[in-house]
Amino acid sequence: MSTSPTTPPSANTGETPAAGDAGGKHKYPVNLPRTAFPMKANLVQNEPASLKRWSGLAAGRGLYESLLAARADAAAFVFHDGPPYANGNIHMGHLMNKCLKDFVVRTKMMAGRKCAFVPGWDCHGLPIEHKVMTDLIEGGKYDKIAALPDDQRKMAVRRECRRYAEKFVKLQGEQMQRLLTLGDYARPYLTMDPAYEGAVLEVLADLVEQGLVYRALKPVHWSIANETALAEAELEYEDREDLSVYVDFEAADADAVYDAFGLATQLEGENDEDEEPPAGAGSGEHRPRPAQRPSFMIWTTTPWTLPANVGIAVNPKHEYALVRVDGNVTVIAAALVGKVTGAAKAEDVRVLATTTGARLLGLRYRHPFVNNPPACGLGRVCDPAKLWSVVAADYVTLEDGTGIVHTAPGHGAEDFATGLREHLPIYCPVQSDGTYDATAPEWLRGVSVWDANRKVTEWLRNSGHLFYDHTFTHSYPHDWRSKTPTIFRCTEQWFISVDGLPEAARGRAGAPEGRNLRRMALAAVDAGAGSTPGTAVPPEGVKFVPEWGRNRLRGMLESRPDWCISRQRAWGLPIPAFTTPDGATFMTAASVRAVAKVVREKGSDAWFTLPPEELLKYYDAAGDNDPLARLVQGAGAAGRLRKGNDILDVWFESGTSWNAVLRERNLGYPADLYLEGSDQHRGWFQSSLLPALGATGRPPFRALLTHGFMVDKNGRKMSKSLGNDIKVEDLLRDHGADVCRWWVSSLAYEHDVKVDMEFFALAGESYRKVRNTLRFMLSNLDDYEPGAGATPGATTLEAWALGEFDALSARVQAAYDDYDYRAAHLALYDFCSRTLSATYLAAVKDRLYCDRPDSARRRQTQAALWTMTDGLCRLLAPLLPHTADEAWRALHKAAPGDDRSVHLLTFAPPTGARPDEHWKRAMDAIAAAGKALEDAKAQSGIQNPLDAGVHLPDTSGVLTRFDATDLADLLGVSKVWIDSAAESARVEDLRARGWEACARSWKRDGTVKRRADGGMLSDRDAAAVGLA
RNA sequence: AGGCCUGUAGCUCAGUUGGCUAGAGCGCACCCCUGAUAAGGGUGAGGUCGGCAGUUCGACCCUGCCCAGGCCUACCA
Repeated sequence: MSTSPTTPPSANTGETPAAGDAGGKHKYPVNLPRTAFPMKANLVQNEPASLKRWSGLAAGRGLYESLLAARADAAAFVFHDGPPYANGNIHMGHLMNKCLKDFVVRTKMMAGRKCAFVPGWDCHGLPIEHKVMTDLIEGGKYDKIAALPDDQRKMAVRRECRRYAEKFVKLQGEQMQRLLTLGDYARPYLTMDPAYEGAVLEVLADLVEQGLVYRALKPVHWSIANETALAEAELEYEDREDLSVYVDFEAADADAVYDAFGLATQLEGENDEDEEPPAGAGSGEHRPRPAQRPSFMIWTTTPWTLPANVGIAVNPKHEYALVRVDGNVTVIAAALVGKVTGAAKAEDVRVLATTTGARLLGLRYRHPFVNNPPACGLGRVCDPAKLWSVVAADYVTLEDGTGIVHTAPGHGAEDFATGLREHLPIYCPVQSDGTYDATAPEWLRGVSVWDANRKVTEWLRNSGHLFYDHTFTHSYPHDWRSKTPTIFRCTEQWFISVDGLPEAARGRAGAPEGRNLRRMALAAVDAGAGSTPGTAVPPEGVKFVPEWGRNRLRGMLESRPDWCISRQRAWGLPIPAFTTPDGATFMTAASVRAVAKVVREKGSDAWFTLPPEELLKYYDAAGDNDPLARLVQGAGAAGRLRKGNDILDVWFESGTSWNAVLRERNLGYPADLYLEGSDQHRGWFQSSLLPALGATGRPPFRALLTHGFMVDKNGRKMSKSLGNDIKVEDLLRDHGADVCRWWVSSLAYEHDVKVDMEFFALAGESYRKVRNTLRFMLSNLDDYEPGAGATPGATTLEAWALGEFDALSARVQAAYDDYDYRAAHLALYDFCSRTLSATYLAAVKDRLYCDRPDSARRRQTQAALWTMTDGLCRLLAPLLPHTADEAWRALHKAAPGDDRSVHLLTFAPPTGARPDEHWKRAMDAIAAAGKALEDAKAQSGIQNPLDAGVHLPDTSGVLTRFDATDLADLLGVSKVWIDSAAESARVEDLRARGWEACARSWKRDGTVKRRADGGMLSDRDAAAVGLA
């Protein structure tokens, strides 16, 4: 910009106008601001240039590497990145998450700590495999692959998946760096890297060693057509017509049922009653009990699962009725009697008594066609007394059916949970091809479940158990590929025990008593809040930011079932289990470690490309004291093994990153902080906590920080389908990274965050305020050499400003320590806007412009400006990496090739200023006088404050300590008199006093007179231009 | 349906162990400056603190219910 007066210094001989008008405007030179730091940030163009400069600092190292080298001996702050899924562009959630993490990294670094940050990606898993499979099928390429042998087919899919993951790791990595986040992007962690995979398996080995890993049955979505388990994402819901049946299950002990309903012990027959009994338990007190055996009526839409029935569930809180329906006596939820009997067009319906579900618990019934108790199921112990009895389930509702739920744990998720809790058999007589096995009743063996629906129904009709049936249409899951309906079927899966091992496995000789992960986790969560009596407290508790995260994680831990860690897919890390020729499963801690070693060398592809003996080449059966080792002892034993088909749940892979990244790279353990969205209480926080407790006995993190989710301006969730999502690319293109970061730093991130395009425009406004403040300071330092200028005295404006700056610096650093970026943001903004722009800078403008350039007063101001600009850049650096560096480099006049950067520094120490203790009072007086000045402007003819002088009251008697000119400059008026007698501020029109305005400074300070050159100048200005 | 969380001026948020006329910034309105100028400064108007009920001498702050929204589970025999 132009900095020299444009008007030639011609002698203006005409009379000098009273006010500094156009005529005399540029007659006298003033020290105009001048800087190369532009008002317009142009972030979209300039940020990439900063990135480029940072990537090639001295010795060819990037900023991240340089910083880590510089902090090599500093105290570490161990921060650990939770891996996003390597799929798609980064979205608003990532934007906030990654910016917050970067604030942590940069604030710790600026505070002098060594804060390594290794960004990671979750690469395995179904979403990618699903997408790749869809593409292969749609591209017509899958048929060829499908024809390959199992291992080769999986390898073909895995190669595609890897390519896909690599593509998005690269894309997202670039986008994250475009957000100016700092980290080891040259060496990120990928869950599909061989070393990472090996480290994951080593944690699995530790858990096996602790006796926490077991194999058991679990119902999964099963495709009969493809004979494979399906994930939720592979299901399509379509309408399907099914049978709906109401079935009477005969009570085993009629009297027990009648007792539960409180019926009298006498039999029916003597005195019939026909009035309805009142509602409530024991309502049948005076009623005789019917002669026939009562039954429980259940409802199901999957009659084929009835062979696997092992219990019936009621809601203990609901009311149940004993009903006589056309001669039969049965139990139905009281609220559903009319609906059920009405649908069946029953003619004679009479409620005999009612009771609560709670009183039905434990009553036994006879299965309508199964006589032999089913086997309990792999890895479990069952309670024979519970089989075929009434159990409790709070998911039983009164919306459909009879209020009594047929429970087949082998064929449903809820039933499975109930079965586990009630120690019922997990029984599944259905084979992988959808036909019944030899354990089913003879008339069903070999029959397909779809045919069984009708067959079972007919059987029940013939045996008199069927109350009513009809067909109906409902939404039913179908296999996405074959478009055929799926079923729930039990399969063998791997679990991590949350409560120590199930009895059956615990008895295994040599296995230690399992750690109780739930108890340990709850203790860790509770430590630091209330303590749980009687539990083993871990070495350290966990800090939660915000505190309510503790409750949330606690709730999840209390209710979570054992963790099913196996999946039947191709794209993942295999669970290195083998099967012997007799069908026994072989996996020990030592064998897992041996396979891990191979995986470290060759990656998990080795599982699909190498034979068992190669995979176990580091395994020494003789040296393995696990009893299972005997399965592979003897020559050639390993060669006869078959490899398992399971891969690990991806949550186990990411949940062991504390080992695969922090310990593997010697970054420190446990981490000081994990920082993720609140959904990760269920996800990564928990999936990290449990394996770490199992393997190391301590939580992997000392503190958990959570942030909320992005919602639109109306508080609705953002989604592509709603069309209210905002694209990060758009933001970066329209606003640049620093504005986005400035916005993130302003958020109350612990709750849901509203996002709208216009918020970024507002953040941009606020950013510009800060930028312009920096620019104005820089522009007044153009002729300043650092170091010049005296230490300011206590009552100087500089002492005040520097004192305010020290307070700001302490406040911002404290806020950074508390992860309260919002507080830092507000303090920084307030300081730039109020303290600097509105107050200090406005006050010193006159001396900066009009004092002789090298005058002591001006240099003193410049020294303060320099200190504050430098310090402010450092405080802003974690939030605005580009802008802070740009300003700092402008301050230090760094040439384009100059490597210096604010990011290589630490926060500035206190300035050492000792402001006078009465500054507060002086500023209050100024504020009060400012109001008086406004009134005067409204009432008298004063418009321009420089036309005014102010008589300041000084009741406290301290204002005289201060310089009257400083006070006048703070007020923006030409003159201040301190009046110890006055009660309130009085404004005087200096024009009425006949005081002329200085042609150079426009002030009317009473010293203005015509000088030798004919101009009207004040004493100060005359001296400044050499006319003294 | 359950767990956790949120609901204070148009917007984003403060409101400490319940206690005087509920605060800030942005925006808005009006004014000033025109030597920070696609800048800068000043003044002011805006709120039945989601709703209802209760506890209390007194509630934005405590309790209950309801409404709206978010995350996570469970989504059904």
